[in-house]
Amino acid sequence: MKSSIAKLVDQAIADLPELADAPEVSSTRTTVERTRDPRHGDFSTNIAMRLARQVGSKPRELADRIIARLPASELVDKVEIAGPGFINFHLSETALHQELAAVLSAGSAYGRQHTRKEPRILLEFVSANPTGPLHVGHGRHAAYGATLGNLLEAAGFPVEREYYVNDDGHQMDILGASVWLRMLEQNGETVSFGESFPRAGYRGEYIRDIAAAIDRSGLPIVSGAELLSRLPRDEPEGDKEEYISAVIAAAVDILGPERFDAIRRQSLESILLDIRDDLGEFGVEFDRWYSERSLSVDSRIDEALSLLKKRKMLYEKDGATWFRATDYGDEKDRVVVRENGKSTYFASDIAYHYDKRQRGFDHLLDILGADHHGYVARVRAGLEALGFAGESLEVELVQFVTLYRAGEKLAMSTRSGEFVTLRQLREEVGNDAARFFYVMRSHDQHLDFDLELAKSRSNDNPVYYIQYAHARVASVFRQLGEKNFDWDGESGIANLARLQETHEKALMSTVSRYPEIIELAAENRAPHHLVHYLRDLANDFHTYYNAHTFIVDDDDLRNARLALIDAARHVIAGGLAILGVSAPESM
RNA sequence: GCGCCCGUAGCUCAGCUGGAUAGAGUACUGCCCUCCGAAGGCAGGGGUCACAAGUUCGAAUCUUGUCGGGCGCGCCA
Repeated sequence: MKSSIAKLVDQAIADLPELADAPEVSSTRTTVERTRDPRHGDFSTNIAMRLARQVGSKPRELADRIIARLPASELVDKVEIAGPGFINFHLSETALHQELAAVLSAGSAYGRQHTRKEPRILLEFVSANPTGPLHVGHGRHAAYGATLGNLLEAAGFPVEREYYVNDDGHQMDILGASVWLRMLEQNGETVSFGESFPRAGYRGEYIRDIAAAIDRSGLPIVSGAELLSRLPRDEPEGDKEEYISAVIAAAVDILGPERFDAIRRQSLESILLDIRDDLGEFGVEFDRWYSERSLSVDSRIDEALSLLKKRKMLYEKDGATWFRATDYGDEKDRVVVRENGKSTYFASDIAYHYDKRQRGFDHLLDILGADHHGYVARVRAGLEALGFAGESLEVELVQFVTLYRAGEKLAMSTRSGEFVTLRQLREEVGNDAARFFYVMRSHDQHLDFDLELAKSRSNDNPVYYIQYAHARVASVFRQLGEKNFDWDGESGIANLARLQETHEKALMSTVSRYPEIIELAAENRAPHHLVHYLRDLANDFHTYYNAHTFIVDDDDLRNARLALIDAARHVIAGGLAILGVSAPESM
């Protein structure tokens, strides 16, 4: 509806002779907005104030001339000038009734825009290292990314979701070594590492589970004593990296490269499977799981680097190969090939993003943790150096999550492996509340996640408030049958003019805002707008519910009222579906 | 030191692509179930939009500075 009004204004402006020569007009889009105060009508534009100076006339006078040129429309009842020069539009009943009819015919697909061909968006999110289970921070990424994907799709963008699996590099060796140590332990070998386990190793309980499940046939027996003899006596205080490297070297030496690799691979598969299940249960699906290892196996890193070299973007220094990131605005140049001949994680990332563009995606949308912000400039530099526009990479940074229980902050320590996992969180508060709470706040805002509130089945909980509205509508329709009343949708639409109560008009108006919310939330990558909107919608519904009875003897009035709440139900269901939250028929 | 994010009601936060009297939840106070689900509704009090200057018809919103909080500045991933 907003676009219809904007179109009217555009036509009126295009007709103004005094604006024909004003050069800046083309860059000044009409701004049609919903009003905050109902007395100002339904929509408002400040265009007259914005153009007044260029044209050299007073805002209110210009507004007058714009209004005179507005094409006639059945959507608009009244247009007036207000305040310093706002043009306010009052929607006609016809406009709202048409919109409501559109809701009922589209059902919960209402508000979805027609899918366009481009830009093709590649949405990458979570991409947590496959070295352990997902924790509550990853949960926010998952919920935000999945919801954003749904929103972009609803807004008509072709979007694919991808999880980048960091299945290469040193951390996989650490994973393999950690599992192997637990295997020895389970074989009854006492291996004392001073602090009981290498500090740089993965010490979570899940490592024991993985170790227990690994096929041991054919593995050489090694005593704890023999292993220790190959390692530095104690783990040095400040050098945990060196120590874990020694453990890895010993493991490869004792087991042989193939067998060590087998352990590593089985561990990776086990963790990936767990992550996949976890996300699947959380309603978070990916179109593709993209392996970092495949980048080197398929020579994509070499390809990207040689292209950079051809473009004279690389140079040698201190035995390493550097990328001229500073040429593209980064703080310093970055190493892509280390002195030891191995390429860096950054080199993989250049190759990965290059590959994304080569696969035909126009817009690369990465969801990253706030601690990765320093990384954005260099990846963008890499893309630019390879000949792509820097703007084709968009990064949304998600801030951290802090868990609270009964007002107490919960400590999360990855070091000890005693973090709260996403799975634990989901089991405690349920998927609906988790999905909802994760996207309830703006993603660039720190999130205080209150476990008690999310869990509470009371009126404190905003999830239930919205779901309750949906269940209530469903309940009304159930009652209808029990009371032997008919429900005729056609008649309902035909009789919408019977709805003259304030609460009815407010609900109609709020329902009609839904497509605008979808667009706004998608454009700003801000699912929380949808959350707030659904809360408003539920509020309007509950208010209406309390003020009037829907199941009345008057057939026309009853059908009209039922049509209205049916429309509200569709929008709530559609909105909740985008959030990944269920819309129950009863609670 | 440099860079990014943030500072709005007691608490948790919207509003930030400049607009009309700064909003919501929660907490607090009072009211509403012989009536489709009270997991609901209605009403009330509560603000130096961190601070200061600037830009302009107009600033919570844009710019600069100050103060306060979070994060990042590896030949780690």
